[in-house]
Parts: sequence; C-alpha cells; structure tokens
Amino acid sequence: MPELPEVETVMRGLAPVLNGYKITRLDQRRPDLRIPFPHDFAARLEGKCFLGLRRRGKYILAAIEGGDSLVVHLGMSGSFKILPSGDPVQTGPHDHLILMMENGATVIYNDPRRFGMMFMVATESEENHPAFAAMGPEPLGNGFNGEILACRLKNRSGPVKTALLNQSVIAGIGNIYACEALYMAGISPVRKSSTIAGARAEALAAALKKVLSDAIDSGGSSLRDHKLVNGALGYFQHHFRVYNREGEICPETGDTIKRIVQAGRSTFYCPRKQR
DNA sequence: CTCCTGTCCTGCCGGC
DNA sequence: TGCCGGCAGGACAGGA
Repeated sequence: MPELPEVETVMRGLAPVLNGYKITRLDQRRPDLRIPFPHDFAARLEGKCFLGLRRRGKYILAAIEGGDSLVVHLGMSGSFKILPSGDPVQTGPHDHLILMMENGATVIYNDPRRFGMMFMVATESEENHPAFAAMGPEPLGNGFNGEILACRLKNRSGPVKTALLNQSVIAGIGNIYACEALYMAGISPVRKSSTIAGARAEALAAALKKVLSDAIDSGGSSLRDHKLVNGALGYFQHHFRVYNREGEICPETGDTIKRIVQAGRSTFYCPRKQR
C-alpha cells in the first residue's frame, strides 16, 4: 500500500504519542513479518524512550534511547493504530505487534499480508544500512530538481515508469504516484528513461513534488488498507487522474484512460496527453 | 551492471 | 449464493 505520502502521514501521526515517551511493554504476537523480528526485540525496546521519528523513502526510522533505531517498512498492507489512554484495548486478526506506552497510549501494528518489516540499526550509522545506502534522493528534499532527476534517469535503458519505481533511482515513489506524476507532467510511461532531460525533467520533478505534497495534505490515498493512525481514511484517492481509472475519460483530452502492464505492474495513462 | 519474472501472503472483487 | 481466478499501494532473489 504505502508510498511516500502514506508513510509520511503515518509517521506524523505516530510522533506525538511516541516521541519522548517510554515503551512500558511490547507484545509481539508472531516471530516474523516478511523477515524475522529482531532478536530479543522486546528486551531491546521495553523501558526505552523514543527520541525522534523521521522518514526515508518508504521507511520510518525511530531513534531509541541507547543508540539503536527501530526501522519500519509497512510493505503493502501494514498500518498503525493508536488507542488513546483510557480506551479499552481490543485486538483483532493480524495485529502482530502491540506497544504500550508510558503515556497510556497503545500502538498496534496490523499487517494482513505481512510484507512489512522491522529491524534495528545503530542510529549513528543508519544510512549505511543496505536499505538506505543505495537509496535515491528524496523528491521532497531540499535541492531536488529536474537536473538531479535527469541525472538519475539518463543511464537506464528501460521505460521511465519502471525507473521511477526503483528506490535506488528516487526514494518513495510507488505505483500510484508514478502514474499520477507522469500524467501531470505529460510524459508517456513507456518513454525511455534516458530521454528525460531538460524541460521534460523539470516538469517531471515538479509534478512529483506537487502530487506527493498534495497527497500528504490529503492524508495519503486509502484504497483498502491505508488508514491514518486514528483510523480515519486518507482522501487523495479522490484526486487520482489516471490511477485505477482504466476506461474513464481523461478530463483534459477526452480520450480514454488506458491500462498497460510494465514490469508486472499496472500502468494507467492518457495516450494523448502523455508523450 | 540492468532488466524482467516469480514469489512472499491475505483479502477483495468481478465473472460465471 | 458460492466458488475461483486475478489483482493489489512493495521488495527481493534469481536468471537472462
């Protein structure tokens, strides 16, 4: 499920109940998600205080008292829910991890498909972990622009859509926002990655920033699994121009939105607007 | 290297 | 109504 905007909204939701507070108890309900939970997971977290949260690509990094960071990836179907202090704690299917905080809040990680993952790294060398060492630039980061994007895309032989999904090219983009940004920039998803330069690259960089920041402002996109930590739905899915709109009419050209498959993933686009 | 396919897992939706 | 195939926001291993 979650791409950059969804991960960002989840992180922002978690921050107020985690930052500066101790974990009083961790209830781990199974040994693994996509990969095993860290060894002695509970022992390494219980009694420790969260120092700060940040996002890198589709990962949340939570610095913990004592020098470790808890790293979380939501996979396709992972979500967090916060039960405020005083609320009854009821758990259900696929609630794999339950954090009880000293402020009384309960934080539950739910993940039906278990494609999510959690691991620990030393906070001071977070960026050396393989997940981050090869990761591309943050599209919402300072200084990201068309020139940087063009540089990342120019040595690739495949289509631009596939390149945008590659986390080592650019961080945080997934299937929805790749489709939406290419539409907004008027670039065909089948266009060769290496031909994105100059004004076209500027348009794509601007479109990525716009669609991602608009989506964050909308609380992300809720297709089935994504929810805010208070259980509310994001609503950016109502702003999709092409994603999941095969057969519908492009509001700009009147043409029909097409669906194709690239690298095993659905791509939606308007053949007339996108060249 | 880079690129594609298959796989992990569960749930949901549409078609018959 | 019920069953079954296909598909889903991601990442990675393995093979070409």
